[in-house]
Parts: sequence; structure tokens; C-alpha cells
Amino acid sequence: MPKAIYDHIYRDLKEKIESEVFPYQALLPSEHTLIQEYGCSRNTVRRALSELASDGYVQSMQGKGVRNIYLPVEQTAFTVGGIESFLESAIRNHQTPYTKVLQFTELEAGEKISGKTGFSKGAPLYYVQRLRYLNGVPLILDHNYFLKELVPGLTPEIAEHSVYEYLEKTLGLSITTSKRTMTVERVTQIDETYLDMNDYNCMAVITSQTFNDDGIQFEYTQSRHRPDHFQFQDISVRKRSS
Amino acid sequence: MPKAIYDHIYRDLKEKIESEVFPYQALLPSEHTLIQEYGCSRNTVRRALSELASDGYVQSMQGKGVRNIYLPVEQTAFTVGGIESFLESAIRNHQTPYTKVLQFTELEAGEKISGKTGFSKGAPLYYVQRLRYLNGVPLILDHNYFLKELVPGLTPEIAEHSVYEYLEKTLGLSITTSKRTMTVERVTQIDETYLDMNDYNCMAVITSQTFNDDGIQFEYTQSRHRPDHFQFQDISVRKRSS
DNA sequence: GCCGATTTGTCCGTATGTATC
DNA sequence: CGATACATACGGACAAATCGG
Repeated sequence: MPKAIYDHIYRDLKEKIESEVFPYQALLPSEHTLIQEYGCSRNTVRRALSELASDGYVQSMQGKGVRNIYLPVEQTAFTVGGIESFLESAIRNHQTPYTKVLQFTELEAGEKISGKTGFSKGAPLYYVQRLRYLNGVPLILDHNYFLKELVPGLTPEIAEHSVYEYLEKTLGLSITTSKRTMTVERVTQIDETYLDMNDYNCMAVITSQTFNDDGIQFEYTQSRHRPDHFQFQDISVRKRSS
Repeated sequence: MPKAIYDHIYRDLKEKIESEVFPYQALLPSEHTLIQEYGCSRNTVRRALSELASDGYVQSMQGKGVRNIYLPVEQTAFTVGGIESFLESAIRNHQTPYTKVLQFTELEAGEKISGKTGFSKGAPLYYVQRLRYLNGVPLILDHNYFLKELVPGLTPEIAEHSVYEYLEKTLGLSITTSKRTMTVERVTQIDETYLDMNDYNCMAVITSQTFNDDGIQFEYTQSRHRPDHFQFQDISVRKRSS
């Protein structure tokens, strides 16, 4: 929990934007004004503003000011966005989560798994297959590979609750960067066995490689979502091109 | 085209990472070293590094150093990532693009369109429906709504070539922020008419709201991709939680 | 069109804190 | 413990874009 000044300003402005203290399309107070309000330096204010910009909340315009471009997005389905665990996502989406562990085994990365997951060949791994329920309905099928060296002592009981909580609270490991790929794939036999597909013949699939705070990849996951309850959100800011 | 110092350092380091001058998992030279190499201030080096971090190229570790975590991702399908036009994406994916305009009309945003697109009610719009080919195969069906006020003089001929090029080169308007939502939807009659669906009954759908550099939304687009030629990539960096 | 005031963008140097080794 | 490395913060300077008179 950062108690940095810029983080305080960031949260404060974010809250004011969400609660429409600053209306949509209006300009925020100028940097000079914010400096006086918060009694800090210009760099500190600018850092808070730049984080809001990368969240898609504001947009800076040289010579003009900083405009509020925040629009709340309606969530009609289970929404995926930043890095968070199934548990965290469920809570944010106001749904009741439940997890059933279908498989829990140990294995070594062979040629095929190594190429797919990014782990080096021969690395000892945990493989976990889990069915995720939301409000009692099975909606997601997860295939996880964890690097045993960085996730020692993993058990089916932990996998049933929350691996991320185990990682962060018990092992003191923290999750930092995640590279994700979203595709649409055909349903498999396993999908149809566990999920009610309603004659859909596709799945929304997110594969991700996750790195800890030492920059080491400790996880590879394939998350297969029932298409009618899936939504992925993203903000992209274009850089001035070359 | 920015000729800022931090941008030069950013590009230089990025190139060195991609060409494995810095190997995967190795530490980059320390900030102090980089300051001397580039003959600039610490803030400038740090800005370049922080952009690389948000690209998923490196990860900073307090007290340890900055690790290269760049892994090239294989592209087995048409890959979507940052903000770019169909033309730009096609070139990056080494494919030959072609566009056929199916519809080109003017209309005013009614209740329904306003709610869906985010444009205010009664706003004059262009509506364009386009079929996108890659290497001669129709793969994407685009439905665009442009705010007429900000995109004056749009014609079917421009829509057939590149609307973005028209916006940037002719109108001097620049694209800045884009909010996107990825979902999977059932095929429609129109999809099946124009795309060879191979018994797939789903589409990968990206809807986006795009803002110009004044922070005004000028575009709403729904882009429907054939699922077997679609891939969306994303890097997410976790913030230290509250 | 010019000029000055305002606002954001870039860059510098320095100081202090915190984590790692 | 000291040395090294990144994190935060300050204050100042000048540039670039915008806007109003």
C-alpha cells in the first residue's frame, strides 16, 4: 500500500472524476492550481495526472489543459481487465465465486509444454485444472502451470481457495507483469463436459504469462470462458508516431 | 515525431532489447551507467525505462536493477494490439489488405444509437459498413460511426482507402485515446453473407470509442472478426494495491 | 497578425528514503 | 555496516502550444 503523495493525489482526483465533481468533457484545475491545493511540487501533480491518463480517465492537451474523458462502461458480463485473481474479479463484478479443482498434478516441462508456456525444458511444474463458478453456474475452465520452484508447497486445498492469496500472503511473492493473448477457439470435449454451452461452438480464451517482482515467469495460464459471459476491456493511448 | 531525449533513449534501449544486445532475464545497465552513456539527467533515463516497463519490455526492482523480460510473441493470426488502423495492422502482420465499402450513409444519432455509441442524441453521423480482406480473404466486417462535425467531407472513396490517413494527413486531426471492449457474439445474417464462417457460429467482436487530441470522441466502431484469424494482445502491469 | 499570459511538455540538479547485496 | 540501485519529491529553467486582447 503506497503512501506516496502522487498516489494520494491520483486517488483523490480519480474519485472526483468518478463522482462527477469534475463533469465529463470539462477541464480539470490547471497544474498550477493543483500544486497549490495539494501543497506539493509540479512533478508530483504531473505524475498523478499521467497515471489517470493511462487509465483513460483524462487527456492532457498542451496549451489548453487536462480534459476529463471518463465514461463509466456498462458491464453486462464477467469483465476482465487488469491483473487480478478470479476471486478479485468476482468481487468487482458483484458475483459469488466458487472453484472446483478437477486435476492437480506435478510434471516436468517437455518439448511441447515448454514451447507453449515459455518455461524452460525440464522445469518442474504444477499443473492445475479448475472449474470456476459464478453465482452457481460453471463459466470458466482454467488450466494453470506454476513453476514449482517459485510456488513451493502448493496443494489442491490452496488451489480451491486462491493461489494468488497464497503467493502474496504466505510466500510474500508479488505479481507484477502479465502478458496476455485473447483468442476464440473451438469448444473441446472437456469444455462441453463441464460447461453448459447452449449450442455455442466457441470459447473465449485468454492465455497469460505472469511474472513476479523479480521478473521471473512463475505462471502460465489458459482461461477458457463461456462466450456469453465474457468481456475484456482495454484502454489504449497512442504515442506520437515516428 | 518526437525528438525528445527520453524518446531517443527509449527507442535505443528497445532496439537493443529486441536484438538481444541485452539477453532475456539479464539486468540492464544501472540508471547511473545509462546517465553517463547518454549524457543526460536521471529523470530522463527513468522516463525511458518507465515507458519500456509499460510496454512489458523490462521490470524495475528496487535495490536490484532493471530486468529484461521481453519475449517475442508468435503471431499465428491477425494480431490486434495498440491503436492502429486496419492498414497499419495489415502491414505489421505482413499481409495484403483490401477494403470493400458495403454501405455509406449519413444519419442522426437516435436514442438507440446514442446509447450504444456514446454520441449525444441528434448528433449528425456518418455510418460506414466495410468488408476487410487479408490476402484476398474476407475476414473482418466493420461498422463505423463517425462524428460528422469532426470528420467533414468523408466519402466512400476515402472509406475504401484509409479513413485514419484522411483524418491525420488531410484534416490534421490526431487520434489519442481508445477505449475497447472485446466480446464473443453469435454470427449474424450479415456476417454469414460476407464471410466464410466454416460452421463457426461465433465472431470475435471489438467495439471501440476513439478520442481525438482535444479529448472529443469522434468515432465508434464495431469490428467483427472471423474467430479463426483473430488474436488480441495486451500487457498489464499490476499496481501495488491499496 | 502580434504580444503577453496561461498551460502543458521536456529537462536538469539535488536531496532523501528504501531495498538489496 | 557500507555501497549500490531504484523510488519519491522538490525547485527551477526553458520550450511549445493555446488563447484573448
